[in-house]
Amino acid sequence: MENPAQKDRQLPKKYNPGEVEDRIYRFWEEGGYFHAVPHGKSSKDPDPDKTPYTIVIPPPNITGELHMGHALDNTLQDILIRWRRMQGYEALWLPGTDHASIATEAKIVEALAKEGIKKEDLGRKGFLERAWAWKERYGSRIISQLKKLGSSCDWERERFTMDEGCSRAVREVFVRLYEKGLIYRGERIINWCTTCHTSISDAEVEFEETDSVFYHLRYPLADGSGYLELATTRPETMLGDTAVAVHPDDERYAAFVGRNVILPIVNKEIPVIADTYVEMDFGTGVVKITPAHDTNDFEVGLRHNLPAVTVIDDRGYMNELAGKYQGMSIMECRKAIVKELEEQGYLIKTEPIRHNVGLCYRCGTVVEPRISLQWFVKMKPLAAPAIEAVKKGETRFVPERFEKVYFHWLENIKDWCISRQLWWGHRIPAWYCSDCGETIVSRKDPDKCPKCGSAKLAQDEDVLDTWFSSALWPFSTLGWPDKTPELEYFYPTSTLVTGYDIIFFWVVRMMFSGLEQMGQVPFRTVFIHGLVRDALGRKMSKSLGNGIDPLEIIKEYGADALRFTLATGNSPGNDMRFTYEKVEAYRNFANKIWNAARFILLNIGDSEVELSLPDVLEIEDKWILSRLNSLAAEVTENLEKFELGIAVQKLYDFIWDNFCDWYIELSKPRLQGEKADSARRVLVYVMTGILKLLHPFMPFITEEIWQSLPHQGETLMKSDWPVYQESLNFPAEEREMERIMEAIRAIRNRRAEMNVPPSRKAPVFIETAFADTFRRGKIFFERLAWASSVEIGAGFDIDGAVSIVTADATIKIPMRELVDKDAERARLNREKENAKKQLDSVLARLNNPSFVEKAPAEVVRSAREEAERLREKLSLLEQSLAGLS
RNA sequence: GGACGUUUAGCUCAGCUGGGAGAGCAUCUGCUUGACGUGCAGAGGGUCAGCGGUUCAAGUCCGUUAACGUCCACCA
Repeated sequence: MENPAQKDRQLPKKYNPGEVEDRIYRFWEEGGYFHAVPHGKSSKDPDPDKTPYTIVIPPPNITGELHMGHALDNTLQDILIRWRRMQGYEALWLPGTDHASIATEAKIVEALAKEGIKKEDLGRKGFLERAWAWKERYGSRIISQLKKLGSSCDWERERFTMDEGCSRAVREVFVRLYEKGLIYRGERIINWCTTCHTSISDAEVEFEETDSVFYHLRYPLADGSGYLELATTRPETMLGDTAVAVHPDDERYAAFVGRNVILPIVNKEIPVIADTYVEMDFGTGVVKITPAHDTNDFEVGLRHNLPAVTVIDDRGYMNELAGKYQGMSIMECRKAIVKELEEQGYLIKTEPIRHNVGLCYRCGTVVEPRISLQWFVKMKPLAAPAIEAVKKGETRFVPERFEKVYFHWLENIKDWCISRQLWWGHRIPAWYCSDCGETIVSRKDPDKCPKCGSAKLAQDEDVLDTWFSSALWPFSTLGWPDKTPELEYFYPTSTLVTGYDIIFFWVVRMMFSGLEQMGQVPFRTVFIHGLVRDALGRKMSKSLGNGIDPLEIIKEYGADALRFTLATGNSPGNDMRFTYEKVEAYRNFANKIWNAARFILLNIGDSEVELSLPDVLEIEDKWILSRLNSLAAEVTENLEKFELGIAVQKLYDFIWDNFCDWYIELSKPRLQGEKADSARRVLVYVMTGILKLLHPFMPFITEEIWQSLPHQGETLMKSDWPVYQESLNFPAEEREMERIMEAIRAIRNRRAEMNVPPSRKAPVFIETAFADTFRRGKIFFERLAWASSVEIGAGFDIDGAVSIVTADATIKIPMRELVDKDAERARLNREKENAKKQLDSVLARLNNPSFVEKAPAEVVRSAREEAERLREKLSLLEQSLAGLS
């Protein structure tokens, strides 16, 4: 590949992400660097032992635009995949999109409505044509948006939940489960959305606390001996009541059980039954039972063999069994019925009540429980292995606490309603024979009934829940049901990255599907993240209009700044707030690195720079190399623990503080002298190390800089991840540099307190027990502590000097005109008091026998050292005070 | 009703397996130091929600209370 960066080694003063990002992304894509292949199959494989690292993308819906949730999710995935790729894994990030059955269909219906067309006008075939056109248009849009983020997906392997392969997998799974008796069709009470006009699963119902009215009704006893009082929030369903229930232990009503009451208005006799489902102390302790329109009542109905009378139709209107109320909407009917009950004296009273109402998670319509003929997956047998696998640690959650949520859901799971009365989706592969009534479920479309031979077959009209196909994603995308090399090599996948909000929808379903079909968990680790909220902590939503468009942020601040923002300042599983201040801070950080690179390039000029380290290293070289070495270890360690935020923080601190504020400054005087060459080599070496460690987080700017610097190889994204090397560990030099840096900081501090401008340079006299160290660091004082000269010795007697005391040295700076002896004395005394207090506290610990006895030797030793340092400092302070008078 | 999370500097949040509190932003003071003012050098600011316990040692572990938040359940 052509090196895409500027050739002239001159970078502009400000980093301009807009100019860089698209170019770099194209370079990667054209280079084929995102592509991953199975290893170990062929003898010609140059790298047969390469270990796979696999992530399958949570496929974004083709309805959607990239939002902050996607940006977070995909940033985390890209960080992991880029890091593992650099570590030498065969890293596959498999991308794709989801057909999102119900959501997409709703969008298309909405678009059609604007043209004044109903989907029925188009017919199934015509509608599906529109849907595929939609998919072509919006499916590619979201993909291009993912690219803007820098996602290093293997686009050659892009999949779609309704493409041929995935559809084949869906059909195969359906047939297998059916043949095993794990998929069945039956009349059950299900959640019905009267707007989407389809069934939805339990997971798709959202509950919301709602203010409502509790109507107390009077149901007269059939024998005229009195009445029972009961309460309901849904009086219109009384038209479908087939019993009244009380608790079997409720003495108040024991005498009524087995007798009949007359259903008001309908004037029908219905029995009084006893069932433990009734709560004695809620309401009046009497419940009307409407098996056709309430989930619990349905269960009661089954236990007591009650008939179910459906009075509401699939559009939310009263049907013919509702008598004169037929044709009214639920709310209209409620009003009318309450009026009539009141007129006839059946309404005792009303009271306000706050209770939960189930809403459709797509459109927010109140969900109607409804009896209907649907397809279900029998969950108990599938849930058990999924629970077991996590208990055995075959899959683990990060953070671990989400395992509890996972277990709770699976342990209480009910059968999964998978049929949807929609057109966009995988059509259920079931046919019904209109002659003998046989149901045929098969891998191939049947042309005649296997039982009676009739050709009058009709395919089930429904499609599958969109999550049915998503559940197969980790293996359907790798070629299953065929035994492809990809499937063998990349499955089970390594890490699944997703938000806690779709654990139920997706994670559990992938788990049991993977275990059932593949016999192995679909992924080793589930890395859960939280939600991105707005600056006020509110969920970003369309209706609130508080959403922040990631693409706008990328345009203004750059993808790297956005990624850094999302990767930092938050711990796994927790929500985070998005603020412009944060992105701005990381935009500044990117610019900081950019300018560090500029500095290096400026100093390289035309000279050739060796990529290896020089043979002779200075103290500051060893210090920064040693720090970089530990940084590599720390970043790696935290990535392994999925503590991306901590890894980011360490990188940030090292780059800004150690490298830019110290090492680069320290290198400046050297770059003017004989040791310039070795300085350049160390600068390039450290910068390269930084770029590597930072690359997973900020891929664009790091690649751009890397290409500009002297380098080896084609692309940073394929370079080796830095590993800790014992040969680069220099603890002694680190300590020495610390002494020097402490002294420099102390001088700066004093000068700032006295408001001495940098332009006012002054000689510095250092008295220290570490003369060698300070001699090596002499030049740094001139540069970083504005010293006009540096002398290291003992017993300097300077009249009117400022004394600065560290644990290792006393520094004297003659600034007679600025020194007020009394103030100086007071300050030194303050410092003395301070040091004394600290010393006392350390001594208190050391004088405690149980501390010395029980604390680890390491801790005791460092306490002793601390005490020693403080004693030293105290004595130096004493001397300075004595010298003052 | 059950489970979980959060509570640390003015604001937003880190602080991993207990060893003596950090960052960014904001505030204040200096700075035309030849990479960067999207910058440099400094400063101020915290009884780590309350209470109790374990420990030589607690922001960190245990218990408890409170406030806020989330999920599950669904008492009609």
